[in-house]
Amino acid sequence: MTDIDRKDAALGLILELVVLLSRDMAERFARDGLTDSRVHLIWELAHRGPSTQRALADALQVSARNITGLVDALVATGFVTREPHPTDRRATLVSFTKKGAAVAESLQREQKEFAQLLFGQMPTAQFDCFVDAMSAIVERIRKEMEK
Amino acid sequence: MTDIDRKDAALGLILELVVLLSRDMAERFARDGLTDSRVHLIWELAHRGPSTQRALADALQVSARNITGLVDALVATGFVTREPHPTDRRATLVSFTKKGAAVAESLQREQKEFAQLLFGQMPTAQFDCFVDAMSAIVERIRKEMEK
DNA sequence: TATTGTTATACTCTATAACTATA
DNA sequence: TATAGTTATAGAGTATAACAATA
Repeated sequence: MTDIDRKDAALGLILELVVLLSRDMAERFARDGLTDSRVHLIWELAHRGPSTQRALADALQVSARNITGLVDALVATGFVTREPHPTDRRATLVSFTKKGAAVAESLQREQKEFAQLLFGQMPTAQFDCFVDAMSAIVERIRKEMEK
Repeated sequence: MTDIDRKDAALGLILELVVLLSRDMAERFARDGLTDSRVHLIWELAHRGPSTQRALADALQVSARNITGLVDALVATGFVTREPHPTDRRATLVSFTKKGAAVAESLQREQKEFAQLLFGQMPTAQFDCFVDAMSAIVERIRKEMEK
């Protein structure tokens, strides 16, 4: 096996991980009646607190129209509410309902549990090395995308 | 920073990588007028050779209907053709056009280049450790999903 | 004038169900 | 009877463009 093949295989592992993780998360989200995109919005909302749709569109890097649709769906299914913005009458503030806040919390808790599942039994040295390598990779992709 | 937080952060790195890679690949594919799903089909076709739609549906784990749509689109844009199956008159064989074969080849070549970009300057010890850790993680997710 | 969010329209991916042709 | 693929229908995510209300 050449050096190039070994690196190609390593990238293959990463791509496989992407596929597996995406599937696993989608299944998990479906249990709450949620999709990837809606969870992404919920995640952002949990980290930013009540936000205008404009802020969410910028954070998720999607169109304003798209946010309208996602918020419509999340309002209809009881995860968030639209409230008038206190000072800007053009804008709306998206906030969690009780149900939405509870789901956001359990998503965060389950992410920690999942991290424990993945890394809990990994030797410290391997974990440290993995984190360093991963950081380097993320860094390199970031630079590549700036071009 | 607690141990749990460090593991959570490491999972965060993985999830960030998923987002970055997905975006980077989508941009790359758009240059050829392709989408993720269509590239996925092309990739499978490159590895299996001319295939029935049924075989592609099983490989991609999507519905037969979905394959009809993807093949329609790839035929319309000149990447693949539908040929009659030599022995089963119900089935069609999907094969590359010249354009499709060329794109498949350049995708494979570029994947190797990308692997080189990610790992080319990484010290051998770190690369080896990364591959081991990654294998362990993929293995663990696989087991988790079987439940 | 610029910005926020909506309506109008359209494309892609995805699914299930009913159906045709063939095995 | 079972299988390969299509038509019919539907829902989700995404985008651009035109528009209303407000800043």
